Amino acid sequence: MNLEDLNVEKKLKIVYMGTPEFSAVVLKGLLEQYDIRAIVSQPDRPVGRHGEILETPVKKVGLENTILVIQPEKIKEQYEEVLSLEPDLIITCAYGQILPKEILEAPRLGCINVHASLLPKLRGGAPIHHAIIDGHTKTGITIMYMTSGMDEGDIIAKKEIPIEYDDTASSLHDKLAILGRDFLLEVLPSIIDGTNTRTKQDSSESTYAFNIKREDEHINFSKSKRQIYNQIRGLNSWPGAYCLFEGKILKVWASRETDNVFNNLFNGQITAIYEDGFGVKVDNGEIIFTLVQLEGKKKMNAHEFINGQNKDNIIGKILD
RNA sequence: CGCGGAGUGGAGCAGCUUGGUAGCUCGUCGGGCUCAUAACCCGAAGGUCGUUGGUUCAAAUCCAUCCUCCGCAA
Repeated sequence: MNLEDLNVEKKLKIVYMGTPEFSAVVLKGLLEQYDIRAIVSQPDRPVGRHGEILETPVKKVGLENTILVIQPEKIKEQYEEVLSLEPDLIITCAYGQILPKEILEAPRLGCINVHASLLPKLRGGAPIHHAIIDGHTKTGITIMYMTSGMDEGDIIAKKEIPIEYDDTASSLHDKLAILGRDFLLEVLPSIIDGTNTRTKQDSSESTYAFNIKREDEHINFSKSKRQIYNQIRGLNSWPGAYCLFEGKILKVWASRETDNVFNNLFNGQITAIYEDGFGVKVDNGEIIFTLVQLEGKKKMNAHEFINGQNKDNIIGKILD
């Protein structure tokens, strides 16, 4: 046996579990400094109009680095293969399934999770979207031990960043992915040598950020302009906020607030046409839609959208 | 073969049902008006109407085919 084999023997056995792009960014960073024994990701699923089966972003990274990728349909029942790897540490990040007790208790160093919020705030699957939709001005990354509850485990470390006024879910996603990647690498050594801290979550302070439902995407014009502005940017670039225009779905991808007041109009009524779009009356004023997409059409500047409409009766039309 | 919408001058659309010299809102270029303007007025350029084939005296328009884009559902 040569020296190299000895080193391999001594190396930590890490299993990484994750699925979407966010998780792939974190994984890539991890791979620069650590060996990953295996990757667990959600099964490939049909995506898009033609039902093409797409590999998950995390799986792609795994294959590019010739790492074993496991994709159990239900990890709750199919955990034997993971256990057989005898992991010392399991790192999860946006995996998408609840881990069974058998896995949680297996690794010597435990199961840790990289979560995109400042726990106990925004537990759940869509913390980035909800941070913006709920009007938060800061968010961050929490690295924590996992338990059977959703994002309820003890906190190892947190790092916060501000949410800018013009951040979108997409821009914040990218910032947090990088932060998550770097912060994990920063904290990981203490977890491996056991010098990390461990703080219980104050569950009385907890809030939840469940996955976005269809109704969360529908704009309610009786809300304030700031709430609607936040909803629109919080759902950009996926899945998008929408309202109804002549019974058709009109997605709204970008907007801006104004100081105009229209007390004589109904909420949802189109107020005026502007250089960059058209205004809509909302509860406490006006918001201008600047980038929209009618169903069946591509995204377009709101002004271009107006160009294709009959301008004589566009003002005063009511959106729902 | 999951459901549906759409491809028309640089952009967004109308026209297609009831075939017959391509229109609207913008943009661009030139000119005018104005202290000024994302305002207004006058004028101009720019399209083989997604592909291929068919029907017809005649096709953006009817039929078939293929390509591309998009909403929903999963």
